[in-house]
Amino acid sequence: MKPAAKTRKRSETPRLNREDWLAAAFMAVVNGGFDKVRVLMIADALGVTRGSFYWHFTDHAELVSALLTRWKDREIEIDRTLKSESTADPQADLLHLLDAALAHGGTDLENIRFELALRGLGRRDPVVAKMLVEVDEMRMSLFAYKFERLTGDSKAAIELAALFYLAIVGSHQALSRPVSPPQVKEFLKDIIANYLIHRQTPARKNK
Amino acid sequence: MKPAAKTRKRSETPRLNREDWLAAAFMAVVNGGFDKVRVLMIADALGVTRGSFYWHFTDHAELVSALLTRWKDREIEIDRTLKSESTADPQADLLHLLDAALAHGGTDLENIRFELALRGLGRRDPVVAKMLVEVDEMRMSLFAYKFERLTGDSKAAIELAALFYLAIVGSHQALSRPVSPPQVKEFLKDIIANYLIHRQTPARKNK
DNA sequence: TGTGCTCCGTACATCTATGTATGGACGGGT
DNA sequence: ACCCGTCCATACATAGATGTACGGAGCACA
Repeated sequence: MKPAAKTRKRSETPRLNREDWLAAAFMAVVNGGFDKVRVLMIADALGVTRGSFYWHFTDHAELVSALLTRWKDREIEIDRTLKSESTADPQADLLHLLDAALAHGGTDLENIRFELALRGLGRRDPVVAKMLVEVDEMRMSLFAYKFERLTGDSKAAIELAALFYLAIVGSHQALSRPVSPPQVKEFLKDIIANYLIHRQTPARKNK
Repeated sequence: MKPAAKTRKRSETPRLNREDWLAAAFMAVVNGGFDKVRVLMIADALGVTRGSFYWHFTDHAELVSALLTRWKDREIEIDRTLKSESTADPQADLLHLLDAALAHGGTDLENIRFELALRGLGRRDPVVAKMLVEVDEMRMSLFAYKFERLTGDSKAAIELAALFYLAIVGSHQALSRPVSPPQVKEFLKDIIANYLIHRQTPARKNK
């Protein structure tokens, strides 16, 4: 029935890592959510039995827990490098941040699906919910900083950052229609150009 | 351990309906997602055994299927009544729509959680995904209509409708922080007042 | 060659879930 | 009083998932 992960001989691939298991569990979350993170299926996908799992992990709970910290560490790292990338032009800065936040394609789609599954888990696990709040605040503060550089208004910057960030999260959710990811980026840019920039330089051009 | 649904005598409550089972399954989705829709747990929550379930339903799949059509029928009905509620003032009309879309409290929180779980299911079930696309397009066209009445620009109306609708979906996702639901409504109204209305009546008041 | 460590397979116990078969409780109508 | 339709309980078979115990293959290294 299923391709069964290509029955391979033991000598072809080296023994598995803890990271191998984490990567496979990550894909399980991407495809089926955290409820589909089952040791049996992941072991089958890896081409081994569960004996391997209980060597690298004590428990099923530890696998999930390791998956969570792995995600948060990466998000913190992404935020750190995003902060370091800054130019003199506030508008180009904001557009660059949008590019990074909406860069669909490659492994990003997997990350988006993982994060959505994570939010699903956060709705019934307070620990996960807390982690998500921290990451959301981290990202939104970055957006707010960029918007404040653009508009100069602190209160408006916070509102716009929230609006845009929530729209991005929503676009992940409504993936991939009614608005496909490239479209989202385009009209967010349009809105910045049409509404925010014009307001920044009030009534210079009427039409 | 768990309250176990208050062991009651048979005479206290009448026999169960199909709708009773659907309502209980709905709550199971709200709390744990579609993966937690298990006949055993719902039967326990209802205070009966699974014998009742297999009388009203043939299958576990039929329960989920009935839950889906139940949801879509309600959404179509909501959209219909929302379309009928229209006033002469375009701005008041839009704000009223925002109120309806963001009316958190009461049973709305359950509906939001159900819909989020549904989107999670839609990520691995094409049939559900198609249903979600249809409802999303239905809602967004309503938003776009209201925005077009307000701004007069068709292209801008579609963009703004997408932005706002996606922000609303995102706010459900990021529930309930970093921005709590009442805050979302407030700053969406603020943005309408500050950016859209001002643009509609250009440069009449500068400060 | 042999010894020890790393990694994995196998077998067993346990739990939970679905689906089916069957019988029984209950109430309404005649 | 009887029957019958509705609704539910019980018991059984089956499947899949988690842990645990134990053993063994394979490799590095002396």
